[in-house]
Amino acid sequence: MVKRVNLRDDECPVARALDVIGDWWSLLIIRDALDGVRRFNEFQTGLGIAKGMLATRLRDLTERGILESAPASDGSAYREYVLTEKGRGLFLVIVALRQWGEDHLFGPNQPMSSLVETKTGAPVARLGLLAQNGQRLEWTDTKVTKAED
Amino acid sequence: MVKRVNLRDDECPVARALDVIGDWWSLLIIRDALDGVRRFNEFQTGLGIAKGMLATRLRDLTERGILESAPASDGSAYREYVLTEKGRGLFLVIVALRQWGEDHLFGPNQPMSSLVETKTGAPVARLGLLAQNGQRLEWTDTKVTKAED
DNA sequence: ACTTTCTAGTTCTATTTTAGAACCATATTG
DNA sequence: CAATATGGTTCTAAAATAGAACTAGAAAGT
Repeated sequence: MVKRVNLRDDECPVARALDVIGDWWSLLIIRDALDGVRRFNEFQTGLGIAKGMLATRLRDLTERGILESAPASDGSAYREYVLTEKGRGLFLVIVALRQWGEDHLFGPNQPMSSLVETKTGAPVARLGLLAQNGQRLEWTDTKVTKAED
Repeated sequence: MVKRVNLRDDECPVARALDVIGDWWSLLIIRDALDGVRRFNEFQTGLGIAKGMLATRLRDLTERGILESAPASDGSAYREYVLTEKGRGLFLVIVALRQWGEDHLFGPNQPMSSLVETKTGAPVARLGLLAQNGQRLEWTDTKVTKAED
């Protein structure tokens, strides 16, 4: 007993998602991977994470199909960690976290990094939830329905 | 030392966000709060979380301005936990996690709960990132720029 | 060729967090 | 006013985390 709780078989997709990437470091690793980080050392020094932690995180994320190991792009004998399609799918999760952080976690004169369109350098638009007909939805306009398979 | 790493002053909004809600339970509590859960017991039995964990999580989330304590809506002497504006701002983070989970974490015949428009019962649209001009952006079209104060 | 340094880890220990059970005070119900 | 529900706190064992020390193979310098 006292095993860490397991949400892998929960019927809620949010719970399953958190089971996979719901810890301190995983999303930061994925954030950096989306920014082009690929090598062990690059992750380690960039994040300031302990090497042991990083090693187990990279292994777990690889096992879960978020990252995959590839030969180094510079021709050396080392390997690299690159996002899979599944891993790249987390882009919008990172963007949502980023926009929330920008809105609520910075003081007036605190510098923050920001997400821009590569081509123009212009900041991206805010995320918004739409109905199928294109109308904007607030959280009060939605509800979760139980599975009824 | 060996204190849990602190990202509160990182210049990246993603890091700061994870500092606040980047653990197993917080986002699940917020998910349930968005679904209308308000009482200690309701959270506890719904999540299957240990009472001690829940108590510290509710306290931390309250201290960080995500939840606030309010008199019970049924007139009893108990208190309730309700989301603040800041807490409700996490709605899109939950939606992004949900859509990713739906896409990548379910087998063909596994039932899942889903997010629908309350009025019509129709499923919501997929989130997408847009440029200021309304054009759709993929992750390859964006980059993060360092703060330059 | 051989020594040095870099890379990518593994192992070890101390501290912290988590899970769960047991306990407890106050509020509500019968 | 006794029983039960609510909302916790406290305790212990197990697991996760942080950081330092160590290691093996690759690359670079001389």
